[in-house]
Amino acid sequence: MQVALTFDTPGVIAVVMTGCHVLKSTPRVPLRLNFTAASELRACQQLLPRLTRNVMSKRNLASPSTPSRKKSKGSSDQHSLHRYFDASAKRESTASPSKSKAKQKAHTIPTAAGVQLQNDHIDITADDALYAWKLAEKDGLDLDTLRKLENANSRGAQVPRPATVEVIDVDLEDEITPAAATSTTEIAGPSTPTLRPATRSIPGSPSVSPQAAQTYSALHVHPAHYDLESGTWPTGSPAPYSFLAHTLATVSGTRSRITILNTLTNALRTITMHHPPSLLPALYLLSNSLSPPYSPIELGLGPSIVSKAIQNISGLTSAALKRLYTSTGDAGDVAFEAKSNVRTLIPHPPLLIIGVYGSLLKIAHAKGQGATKQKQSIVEQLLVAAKGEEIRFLVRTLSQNLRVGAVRTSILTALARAMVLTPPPGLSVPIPSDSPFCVSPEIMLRAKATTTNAKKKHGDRPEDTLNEFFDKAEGLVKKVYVQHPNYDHIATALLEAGLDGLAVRLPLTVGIPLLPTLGSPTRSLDEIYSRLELLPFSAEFKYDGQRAQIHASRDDNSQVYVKLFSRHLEDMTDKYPDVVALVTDMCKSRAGSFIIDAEIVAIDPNSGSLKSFQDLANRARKDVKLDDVKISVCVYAFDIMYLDEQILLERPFRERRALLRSRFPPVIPEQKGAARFDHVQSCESEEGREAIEEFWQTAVNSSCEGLMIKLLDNGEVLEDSEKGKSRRKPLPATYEPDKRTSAWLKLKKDYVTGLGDSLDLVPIGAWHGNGRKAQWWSPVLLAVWESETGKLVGVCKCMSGFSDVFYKNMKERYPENSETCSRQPLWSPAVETGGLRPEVYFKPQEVWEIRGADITMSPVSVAALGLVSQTRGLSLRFPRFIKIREDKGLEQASTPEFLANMYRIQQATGKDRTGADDGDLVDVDLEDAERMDSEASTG
DNA sequence: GTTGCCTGCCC
DNA sequence: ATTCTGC
DNA sequence: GCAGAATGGGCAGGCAAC
Repeated sequence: MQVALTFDTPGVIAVVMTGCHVLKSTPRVPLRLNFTAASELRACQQLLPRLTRNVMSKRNLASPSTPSRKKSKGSSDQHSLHRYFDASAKRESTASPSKSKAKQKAHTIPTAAGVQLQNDHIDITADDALYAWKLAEKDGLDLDTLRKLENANSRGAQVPRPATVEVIDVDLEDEITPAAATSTTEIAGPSTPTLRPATRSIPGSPSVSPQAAQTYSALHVHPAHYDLESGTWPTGSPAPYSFLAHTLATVSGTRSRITILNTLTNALRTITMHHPPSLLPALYLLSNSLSPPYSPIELGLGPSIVSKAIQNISGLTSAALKRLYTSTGDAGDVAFEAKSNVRTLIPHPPLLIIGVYGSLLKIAHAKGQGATKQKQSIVEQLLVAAKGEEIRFLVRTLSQNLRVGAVRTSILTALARAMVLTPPPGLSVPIPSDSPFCVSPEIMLRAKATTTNAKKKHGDRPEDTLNEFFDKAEGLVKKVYVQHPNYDHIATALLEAGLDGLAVRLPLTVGIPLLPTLGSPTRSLDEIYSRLELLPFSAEFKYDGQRAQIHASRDDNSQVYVKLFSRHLEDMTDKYPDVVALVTDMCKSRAGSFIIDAEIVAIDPNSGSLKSFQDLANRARKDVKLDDVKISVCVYAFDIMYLDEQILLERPFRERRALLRSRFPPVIPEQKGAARFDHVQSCESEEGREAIEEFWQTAVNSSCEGLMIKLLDNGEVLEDSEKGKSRRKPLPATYEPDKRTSAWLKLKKDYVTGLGDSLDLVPIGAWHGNGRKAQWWSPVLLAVWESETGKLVGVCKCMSGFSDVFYKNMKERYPENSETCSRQPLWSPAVETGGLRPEVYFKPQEVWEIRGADITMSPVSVAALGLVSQTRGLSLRFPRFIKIREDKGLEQASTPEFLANMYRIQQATGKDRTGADDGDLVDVDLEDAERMDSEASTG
């Protein structure tokens, strides 16, 4: 049990027994207390006054009376907890006094509540477990691996039982059945958990050092100097989560790539060495994911629940937490600070990497009524169990924002290096004698010697030898991952067969998406010609739709199997039954299998003309039946990566495209509204620059985003080296998964000066930034100027395009609580913000040039309300700051009419979507827009 | 049964 | 998606 | 030039609150 002492309201000391899991905000929910000995309770109660004094003298977090603020509506700062603390502050302040009295009373009679344990306990029944397995199976997870994990989990978790208090341990839940839950009321025998801090308290004694935790050896050292044996945990035991927290803390403490990679490498080596089954969950936790991207497992939990959980386990008021949040800009830091006020009487058994991962899975699998409560409950149990640094990273993980300076690439690099240095114990396939990844002891010794000496001799750099091994391994692991992005399969393969067995085991596979090639942004045709010089290229329409990777294969029974993946590899097969039907038909006329890259675009079912991205976004996503499809689409194919057992990634684009064109002719099904198949419209550089420029104009006028320029053949381009010399550098025209290569250049109309929608807007408010922008205003709320009334009306938020220097200056021009920046609007007659409610208001005094790609009909903005729609305002897609318009005053800022007109022009252009030049600019008047509105809502 | 908060995922 | 920053 | 972080508008879907 843990006891938190907090100052809930001035003059009142609330006592929260967090270890017993008091659900502070929901008094109706029974307290989860389960005292096994009355003396234990008495001991605790006797301690309370003393602990109260300790905390009071140490730190005063008493909050002033909570001002009741309006709950923000519709403003969704994705990674921000501000609004939720705000929202809770309101709820708290409006809560009836009797309620809070009842709350405190309840805390003092835990025995009564203890009886109700069963009501609030999350039952993990055998059926649930079975269901989870079925889900996992359906999701394509590797069941064996998961099962192994679960077993390892149970085995490890049994060791660190609390001595005298029954705690529902998140690590144990997997094995808790209703029967088990009731039987554990017996007092377990004393045990010596493997990771019990040295300062472990005798049960009931006044330990007030909850942060005492295992100390691990430094991880940031060069791997050659890292000692795998000391300062860890016993070999064979599951890796503790505190080790991962230590790793993350080390990584987040530096910006040096070298240090980050050293740290991750050493951490993964340690885990591999001491407990291989912990490797996979460690990889998932490091990468802040739960499953392969194409599996539908999601946490389904965000800042809202996390903030409530932090409140509950810390007992701090939302106002106090909000202050913490404003100063740190990180939910994890808030939780860390908040929990530093929680006094732990009896240490909780250590969290394990496997256990934490398991809890996350459990959160993800909570579905249906009561799911939110279940999720929150699991979160709170995790937070209660977390010690020291653990809570910081636990909360960041739960907020889906780990932010330690290492994501996928670093993790893969580190994994590769770890496998070079520390091949997994117990490989079922021995390392071949000629393994290219086997580092000899001599090389290790030399690497060690070289990295010790600061001075390196030129010409004789033996550490390069080790680096060569690293390079080879990194290349392999990254290549395998981008073609087969599944940590589960990778970890399993590595643990069984090492680096040597990886590539064979995990080939490019139909049914498993590969990471797509990406385009580099360019600002003009000039830039494109200077980057590609005279190399032949193809210019393709860049349609405003959704990227789709289409997988199809046919088995021996002529059963066709089709999968569609999004740009981020989500499985969206269910969203496009019409495309599945189309592809199935295409398959029937041919044998074999293929993977095609394409853009799905909404079209008019009659004319086939292109429709907007927003039209496409209106499609349903889940369990869509063929008959339910209301928005017709065309699949515009532009690449092929796999055809009839042939991997085409290494072939030049010209060749791939020829295959695509010859083997997959366009399809327009008889049935109206059925999905169509076509090739992207394109133009060759051989046709000359004038033709390309004309093609570009056509693309822009056809409501495409612009052009994709693709190198046709492998070539070489000039590269500026540092010394002013130029070298020839190869530029391959191969399919490069996950690369933003120069061989694919995107030219969007909104990149080109003068073509994008540029507005002159007034900054009228802002929010506190997060993370590295915690000390600045970000994002900023921007407004149009309503000239007749003098009102300012919010259009959109903006956070992109500001340099750090600009942020600093902005903060100086708008210091918090000043004449230019206040919690209250600083303008008369009024600022209207609609659903965009900033944390602070600026004094309107500047005009900024803001660029965007499109004007959108907005559900939250009230700018230009009534001009094109009675119910919706206008906003801006992809807004970014260009510069301050020093030459403009407020009166010269863009008006709602200007914005509305821009929207009308855009819509008119949209009616000419085939590229045919009928130039019939239709003025979208009010009635027109309203009709479209109602059609959209009823249709 | 309806509304609205919250999340995930498209761009 | 867009953009900026440190390595 | 890469890798990472901090965030934009806006949709559907799922759940909770009314």
